Amino acid sequence: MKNDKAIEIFKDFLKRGKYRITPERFEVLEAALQHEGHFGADDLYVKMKNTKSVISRATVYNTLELLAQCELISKRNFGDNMTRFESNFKRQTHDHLICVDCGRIIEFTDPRIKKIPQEICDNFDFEFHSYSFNIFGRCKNKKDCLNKK
Amino acid sequence: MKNDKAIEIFKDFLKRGKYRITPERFEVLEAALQHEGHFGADDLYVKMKNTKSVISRATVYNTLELLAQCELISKRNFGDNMTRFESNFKRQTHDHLICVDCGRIIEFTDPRIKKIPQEICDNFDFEFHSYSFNIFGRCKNKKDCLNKK
DNA sequence: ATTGCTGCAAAACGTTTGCACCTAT
DNA sequence: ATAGGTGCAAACGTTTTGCAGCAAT
Repeated sequence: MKNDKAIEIFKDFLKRGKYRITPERFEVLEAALQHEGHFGADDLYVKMKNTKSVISRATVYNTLELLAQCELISKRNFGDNMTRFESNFKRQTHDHLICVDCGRIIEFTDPRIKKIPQEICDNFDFEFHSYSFNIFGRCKNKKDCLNKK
Repeated sequence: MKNDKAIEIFKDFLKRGKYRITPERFEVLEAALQHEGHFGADDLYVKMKNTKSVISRATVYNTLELLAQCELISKRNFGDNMTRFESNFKRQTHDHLICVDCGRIIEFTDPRIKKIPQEICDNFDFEFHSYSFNIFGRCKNKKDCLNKK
C-alpha cells in the first residue's frame, strides 16, 4: 500500500519524540492522506465520524498538529480564521493563489520564490522554519468560479 | 495634524461607496493609525474602551473592514487564527518574518518579490488583489526573543 | 504500574449577527 | 422620512481544555 512510507515516517517521529504509538493517531494519518486538497481539522473530524469512527475531536486536532510537526502535512492559513491542512506526502512544495470572490484555491510554483526565505532568515539571524506565500485575486473566468462566498 | 490626509481619504472612500460619515468611524480610524505595529480587532476595541470610548465591538470590526477596503490599513494573518491589522499610512509595503518561538514580527522588503504576484495572476487569468508572504523561523539571538509563547 | 492518550463535554476565543434605537442624509 | 449605522448581548464556528477512564509502554 502506498501510505506505508508515511506510516513509517510517523511512527519514527512518534518514537523519537517519545509519543505513544496509538491506533487513533494512525487512523487520523490515514484519513488526512486520503483527503483530496485542503481541509479543516473539523472537516476531517466530521468526515471520520461519518465513516463510523469513534475518534474524538481533540484527538483529531492533536494528531494533525503532530503530523504537521513531522511535515507529513502542512498547515495553511488563507485569512478566514480557519486552519487548513494538506498532505505533503509525495507532493512538491507549492504556493497558493486564492480567489477572494469564490474561495477557489490554485496551486502554483515559481522558482524565484524558493531561495528567498532562507536568505531572509540568514539576514536576520533566524533559523528557517517555513514560509507561506499566498496571492489573492479574482478569477476573471467566472465559468470556473465556485462562488462559495 | 498628520492624519488629516488619512481622514480625507477615508471620507472620500465612504462617499464613493455611499457609506455614511459617522463620528464612530473616524474614531476607529484615529485609534488604528495611532496604534504601533500589528493589532487585533479586539485589542483595538479594548484599548478604545479603556480610554473611555463608548464604541461597540461590532462598529470596530465593521470599520476596520472598511479601512482595509480603502487600503489605509492592511489585514494580516500569521497562522494563529486571529486577524491582525496594521496601518499602511505613509508606510512602504513590506513582508513579515515571524519567530515561531516568541511571536516577534520583523518586517522586511525584498525587491524580487514585488513583481511575482501580478505575474502569477496574469498566468491564471486572475485580477490581482493582494498577497501575503510570511516567513517563519526561530530567532537565534535569544536576547531579542520575547518568549511570549 | 505508570504516564500519557483518549473520548466527551464544556469552555474559550475571536468574530458575526439580530435587534431596537438612533442619526446622517 | 428613511435607509443605514450604532450599541448591546447573544450566537456562531473553530479550537482548546478539564477530567475520568483507558491503554501503550
